[in-house]
Amino acid sequence: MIKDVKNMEPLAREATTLLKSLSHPDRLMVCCQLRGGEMSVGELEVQLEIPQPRLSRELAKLREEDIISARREGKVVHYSLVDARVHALVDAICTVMLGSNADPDVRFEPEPEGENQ
Amino acid sequence: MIKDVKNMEPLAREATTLLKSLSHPDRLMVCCQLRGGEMSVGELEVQLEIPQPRLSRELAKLREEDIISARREGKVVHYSLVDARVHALVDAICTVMLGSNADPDVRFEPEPEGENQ
DNA sequence: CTAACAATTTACGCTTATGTAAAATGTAAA
DNA sequence: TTTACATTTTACATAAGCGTAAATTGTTAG
Repeated sequence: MIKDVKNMEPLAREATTLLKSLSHPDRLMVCCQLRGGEMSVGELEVQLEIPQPRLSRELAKLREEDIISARREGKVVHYSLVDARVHALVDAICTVMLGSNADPDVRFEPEPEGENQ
Repeated sequence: MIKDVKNMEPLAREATTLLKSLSHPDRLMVCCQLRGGEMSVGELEVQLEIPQPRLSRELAKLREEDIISARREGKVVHYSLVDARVHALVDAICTVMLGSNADPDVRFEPEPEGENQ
């Protein structure tokens, strides 16, 4: 336990580094989706309607900050949240900010192509 | 409840606007402190060791985003968190990111000058 | 190898964020 | 009014973030 606030600064610095990574609509929505489990870039692209190059760049940022991790399977790359701490933070943000709108259990209207789950 | 993720975007945009405001060590620490109740600029300056002009500018940003509100009393300006939603979000962030280090009940070592509470 | 698809990277321009330092404003007391 | 104190604003330079579009890499199938 820190009694002296001065020691909070490095923690705050670390915390805000992570927060910044989540402070972009694309990135927040991606993380929000990934709470429900692994998803491919293509799935994210379709569901979130984010142009692929932009999505890919945001995914790269999330990767660099160790928020998500990638798993390649053939041509498809699957992403998932990296750890419980990130999961908890994203959960908290989604709960407070998006309400039940962003429930991780909600599986969205399957596209006719059927690349869901 | 939103079934279609597309409708999540405006909410995410709103959420990340707020998140961005908290994504700075100075600002996060300020909000963290304010969970315990109103504080003056001077108190924040002493406890957080942030140079006053910078602190004041960050306070201004938090004000503009309606995260904190100011109350003037003589020469002193007191700040406090604006609403429950913000309080909940800051709480969540502090809990997940800073652990019990940032407990709002922790009152810090009083300075000899005694400007505490 | 070539074609097609999935995903990433680069490049450009523009806007915003941030640290530092100096100047200005508001308030109270002498 | 003058002085002192609390706080805010301005100015400047540098760095980072972001949208867009084009080019590139990696993978599988023919």
